[in-house]
Amino acid sequence: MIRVLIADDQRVVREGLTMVLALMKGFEVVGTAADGDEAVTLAEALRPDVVLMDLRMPRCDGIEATRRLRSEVPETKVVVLTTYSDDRSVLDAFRAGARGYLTKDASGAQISEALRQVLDNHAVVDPAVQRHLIDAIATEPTPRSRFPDGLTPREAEVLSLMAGGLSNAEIASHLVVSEGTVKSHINHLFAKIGARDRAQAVTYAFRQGLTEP
Amino acid sequence: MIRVLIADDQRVVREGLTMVLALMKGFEVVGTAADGDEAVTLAEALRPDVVLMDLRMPRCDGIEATRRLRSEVPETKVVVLTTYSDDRSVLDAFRAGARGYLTKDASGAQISEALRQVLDNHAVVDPAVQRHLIDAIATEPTPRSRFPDGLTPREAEVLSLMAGGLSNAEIASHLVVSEGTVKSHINHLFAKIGARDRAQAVTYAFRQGLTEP
DNA sequence: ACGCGTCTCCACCCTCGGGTGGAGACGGGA
DNA sequence: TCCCGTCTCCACCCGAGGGTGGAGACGCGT
Repeated sequence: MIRVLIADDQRVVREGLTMVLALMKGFEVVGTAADGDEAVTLAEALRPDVVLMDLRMPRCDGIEATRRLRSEVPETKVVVLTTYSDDRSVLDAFRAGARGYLTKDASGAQISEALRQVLDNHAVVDPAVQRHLIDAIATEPTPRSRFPDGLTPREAEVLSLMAGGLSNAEIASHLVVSEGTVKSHINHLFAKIGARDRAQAVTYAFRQGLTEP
Repeated sequence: MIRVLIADDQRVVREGLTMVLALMKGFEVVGTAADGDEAVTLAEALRPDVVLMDLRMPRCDGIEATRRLRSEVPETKVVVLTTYSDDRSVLDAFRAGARGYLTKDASGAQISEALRQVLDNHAVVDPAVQRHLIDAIATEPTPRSRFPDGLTPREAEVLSLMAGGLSNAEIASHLVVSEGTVKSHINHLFAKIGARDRAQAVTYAFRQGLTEP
């Protein structure tokens, strides 16, 4: 028996889904929530196998609720079931920890099949949103590589410390060299990367992926 | 007639795929390539509708080839067909611009169906790799949201210009206010975000996602 | 042996950035 | 009505940061 929690702000949807799942063998709707907060609270109490989560909800949206569920009730899986399927939503949902993404065009059979798949540790993406997902991935910035331009390892090191918010004096003591040396490295690397001051250098460091957010 | 280019370093795979597609109605294999370089060169000459791309190839791997195809021959779509389905490969492939990802367990029917789907502007993900894709998305760092702490819109604006590498004077003229005002905003926002100097502030801006890499 | 690049250090200069402590104007909420 | 937050501006101070022009030591490749 698969224990399901339904989170959706519209009553008709909650009741409709409850009906649909009642018809399917092997499902039990253990609770319904009308907003994200309630979804999290109920999930903590009821420990369902899976939460069918709408995205657009008052108080705390589905993305946020999913994120919180990930940390509060990690055993419970989340399947998003929503009307919207724009690029951002899809990506955000999976980033937040959802394991499935369905639209409200899905049939009862598709939903129940998706739930089974997810509990079987698969991921489920509605074919209709597949494309959005791939688009979103393709257009997102690719994390950068190695260290670029003519930067020497030492200079890159100084740069990354600088991006960490250290002053010249702090960098110096961190590297156990004089502050003069640090300034020297800094002037060299400024020239190489075309920076005028540390702010620009830090920006460069992030864009090049030398520093992890 | 769908015109296909096959890129794989193993001869048996190239010939096997050619056979399989020959059996399917509506496909024509217009060429085969044994490495990424050749794939790009042939695609430029033959302008196929789609490239079936292996990932592991000598000289220039499938990811790199896909990336180059995106910019050189944008009309040609890329479908990855490979043995490996680890998290990174999948994500990298889509980032590079692939529209489909199949494993070599796929049947001829599945492959041909996938090609049709992709040419119909859908994205195709082999169910077996679906999970890797979602995992990879979930474990990647999430770009941050709105603007946080007690930052006023104006302060956030100043911060983001600062992160863009502008000096106080430049920020001032950009916002059409005096430099003193900019300093004032800056001092306020430093206090709010706990920064000591602009380097730390820029770092903060990136980590909070106020500035796009 | 020689040259090259990197890392280290020094001294000097001066600007820009950061800190302090104000103050006036506007708008919205209590 | 008054208060509070935001945005604007000012004056003054000072030190860290950025720019210049060196120089010596080490390691590496030719």
